Amino acid sequence: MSQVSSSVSADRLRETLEAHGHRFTEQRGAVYRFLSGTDTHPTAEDVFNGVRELVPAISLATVYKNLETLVGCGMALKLTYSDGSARYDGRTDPHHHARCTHCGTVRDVPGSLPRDLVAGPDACADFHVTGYRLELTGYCADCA
Amino acid sequence: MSQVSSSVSADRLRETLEAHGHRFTEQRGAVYRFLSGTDTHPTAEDVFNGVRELVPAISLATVYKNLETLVGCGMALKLTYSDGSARYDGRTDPHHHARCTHCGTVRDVPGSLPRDLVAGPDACADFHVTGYRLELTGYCADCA
DNA sequence: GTATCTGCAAATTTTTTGCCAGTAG
DNA sequence: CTACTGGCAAAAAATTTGCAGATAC
Repeated sequence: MSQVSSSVSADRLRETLEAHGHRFTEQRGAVYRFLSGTDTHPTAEDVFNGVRELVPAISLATVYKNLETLVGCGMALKLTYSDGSARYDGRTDPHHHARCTHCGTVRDVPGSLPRDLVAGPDACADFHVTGYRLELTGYCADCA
Repeated sequence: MSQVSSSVSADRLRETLEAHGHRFTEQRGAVYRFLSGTDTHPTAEDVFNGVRELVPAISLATVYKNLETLVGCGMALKLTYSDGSARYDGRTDPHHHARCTHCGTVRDVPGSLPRDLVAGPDACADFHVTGYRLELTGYCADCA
């Protein structure tokens, strides 16, 4: 079952890559697999360290290149937090992020905003909204 | 000088700085004045270039140090976008950001989310929400 | 066969730090 | 005075790039 679902993901990845003129490679598959298997919003370096367990010979530059490729295909999101380093998110279903201002952890929160609210006519007359990112700040259960 | 309105800000800045154990300096005042007088969400380098017109001898390192000081006092926000560089925002009233995925510019969008939506009971039972940040993505008028 | 990709190392970019002189309080 | 700051230059961290060989298709 984990093979079934991961081969499904791999197929979808391959299709999407090819639709964008890219090729499927072992390194790309591993980066994607690592990303979609975590909800910890890793930095590029985190991804590098995680993927090295799957593909020991991969290089950091390749990880950067592949993360950029995945983002370009819509298979991953690039987030950035105030600690100065970019973070990546392999989830593509609608969800928000809740960041604890005390301990700094970020967890996923399911849900999506009503469409009319995001694309509201009042504020954005000359801006064509295609997506959004909502980050809640506050205190997590441990720090409350 | 033209400081009736800006001296009000400067006084508030001084108070806040002192409440946090910092001192008021010409450079700090200039960084704050520049930040609160723009809505372009400048990078540290942008702030540096802008502030140099007020204080030609200021150094980039000082700008970085002072931006960090202001953020620590709650007088500015540090935002980060997908282009990899941190940006700063001197506005503290509720507003959202609309980022054009093509040209990268970020503009302010007035408005705030309904309270019950942000603090919605369904998703965040164990998370105490104190604030949020909403970033719309899409195409600006020029890039549509 | 050929265009794309990888890995390496070097280059860039962005941000931080150490140090000494200067200044606010 | 005394601690906090500013400016400089060097360091550290993060990310990108050039290139030659390897690989997908």
